[in-house]
Amino acid sequence: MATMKDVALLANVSTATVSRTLVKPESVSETTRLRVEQAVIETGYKINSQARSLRRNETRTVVVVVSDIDNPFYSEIIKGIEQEAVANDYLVVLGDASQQERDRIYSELVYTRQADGLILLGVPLPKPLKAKLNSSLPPLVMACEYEPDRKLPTVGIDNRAAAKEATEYLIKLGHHRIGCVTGMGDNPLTVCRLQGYKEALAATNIPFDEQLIVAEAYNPDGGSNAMRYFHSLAEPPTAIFCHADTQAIGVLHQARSLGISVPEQLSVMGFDGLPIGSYCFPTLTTILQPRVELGRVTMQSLMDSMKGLPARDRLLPHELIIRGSVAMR
Amino acid sequence: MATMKDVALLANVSTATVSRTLVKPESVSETTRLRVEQAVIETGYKINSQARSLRRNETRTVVVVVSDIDNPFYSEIIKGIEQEAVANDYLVVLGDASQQERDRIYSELVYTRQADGLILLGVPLPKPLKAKLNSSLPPLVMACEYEPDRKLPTVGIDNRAAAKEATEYLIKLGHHRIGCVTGMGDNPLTVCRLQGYKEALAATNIPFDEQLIVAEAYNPDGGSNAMRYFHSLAEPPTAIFCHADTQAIGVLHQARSLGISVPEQLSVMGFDGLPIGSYCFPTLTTILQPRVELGRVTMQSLMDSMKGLPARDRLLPHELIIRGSVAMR
DNA sequence: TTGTATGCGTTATCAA
DNA sequence: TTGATAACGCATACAA
Repeated sequence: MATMKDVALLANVSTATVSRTLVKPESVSETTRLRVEQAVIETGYKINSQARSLRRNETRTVVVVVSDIDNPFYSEIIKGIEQEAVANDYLVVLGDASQQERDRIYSELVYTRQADGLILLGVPLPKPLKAKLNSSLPPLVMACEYEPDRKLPTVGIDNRAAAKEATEYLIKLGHHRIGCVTGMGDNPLTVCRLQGYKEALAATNIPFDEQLIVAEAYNPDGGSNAMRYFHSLAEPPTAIFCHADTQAIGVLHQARSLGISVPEQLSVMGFDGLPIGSYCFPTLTTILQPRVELGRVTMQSLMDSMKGLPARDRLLPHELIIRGSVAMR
Repeated sequence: MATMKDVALLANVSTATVSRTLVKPESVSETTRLRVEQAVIETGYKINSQARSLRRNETRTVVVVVSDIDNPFYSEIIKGIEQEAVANDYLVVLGDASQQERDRIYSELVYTRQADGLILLGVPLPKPLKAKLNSSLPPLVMACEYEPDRKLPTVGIDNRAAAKEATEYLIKLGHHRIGCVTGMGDNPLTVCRLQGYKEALAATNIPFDEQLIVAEAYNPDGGSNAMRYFHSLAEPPTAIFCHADTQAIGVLHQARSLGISVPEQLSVMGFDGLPIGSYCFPTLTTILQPRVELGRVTMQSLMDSMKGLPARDRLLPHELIIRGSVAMR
């Protein structure tokens, strides 16, 4: 494998000149540049990124820690991140945090100098970083999830407003008993979206009923569970608002199994706007999150942060997508 | 940021001893080890991976180039790769090749010393590597795709046998006119699976009809297109075998739009065994590929290759999953 | 415009 | 068992 030394030898210049030619071509003379460029081709020289990074003290790599790579919601976000990263000469290391300890492993890469910054995708702040909250955190952006404790730079949509809009739409169509399937645990998304749901109810004087709220995982099984629960109620809801399309898919499936027809007997509203929603039966009414754009903006935000600029929150627009799973009561 | 020097100073030893303590603790005396370990904690020292890699001339990083990260088929494979990688102290860089030039960019990482090996996931051999086919390729494994030209180490299922099995199942249920939705272009998977399809027909003396073969992208739109095409035929098929579940989803959707009920009027068979298949309407009969295991084995194979061991092909078992989208003719 | 020399942080060799 | 030293490949300060 050729090094700069080989190139320098062939071009009859010093390695310093080779380096300059590659980094700042306008700082060397025309003839030297051509000679070096020729030598680079002839030797098949490729730069050793390790050495360059060590010297420059930067890696031009960012880590994306995603809560579950298998969740289709994230794949397009990752695509957006990747697009923006490559366009700016960054590399993306992808960490799946669905396994124990992975968030820790991946967030440490910043400290072992394998990455310059960190993106958390639906992942709470990992423990080792939590300890440093007060002192100095590495460049870091959270996407699609708000850290409840402290204020960390975040990119996402206005979840409260979006949930309110979704609920309002159901109310407008005559629904008063609206089931709500949230995420699990102390997920900040749950809090925001639940608040929007409550606000919509309150604005129309519909009493809030704790029985109509159920926490489930963001996947079809979670939706199935929720549907079974709602069905067991003395007075089941006439509409269900899921905090994720993946849950809505499970609701649709389970409703079918129970012989409940959607949207005739039950309206189902999703959240996220996954492509698969257009292929569900019935097609899924939902809130669209601009996922690719979310990814791009997240990466931009991180690059700002890595440049030392103050990272600010970014709120992107959402959109109510009306399809076939919601109907008049 | 603390370096070995800081640790050495605090522990009153040389940096060489610090290095030894970290790499080969049994090679230093008990007391030194304890002193060094203490100093590591006190300084908050983290190793600089760049420097280590430069010195050791290895990165412990592998690149996974995936044809489209948005295709759910790959996400579990990636998960398997990641599991095996982390378990063996490797890092995974993920490259999405759905954009122009990306396969080139990512495969070059091996040459710029940012990765030790390469996994191609549904991606043909990138150009820069094709040029070196005869000479020395870097450690490389292809997953779920066979390189037609040359023999490269590959991990996957027996696509021919699996397709044959799927087709035989349809034939057994009385179907004679079986549509086949393949992948696009000169995809090697298309060739293998089409061959299995043909073999099954031939074994039962069903004549092969070119009209019943249609090439489409591995996504729902591809399936929709195919369904429309089959519907336009003078004598449409009574069953459709899709080379991907994602296509089958589009077929199901389009059939619904056309008022064709599945499986009563039309049987639909998928391929891959994606989780979503259990939530389709009707639930999808399909061929299960052991995706996580495929990922693990692929990574194992690559690690063999990086150790200099001869990489051998690996064939993993598939399974026919009978659900609700296929019925007797 | 170019070359010399030095250092980035680590590890391997060699000698003590 | 330990330390001094050199080297991995590159980029920069400084001198020429």
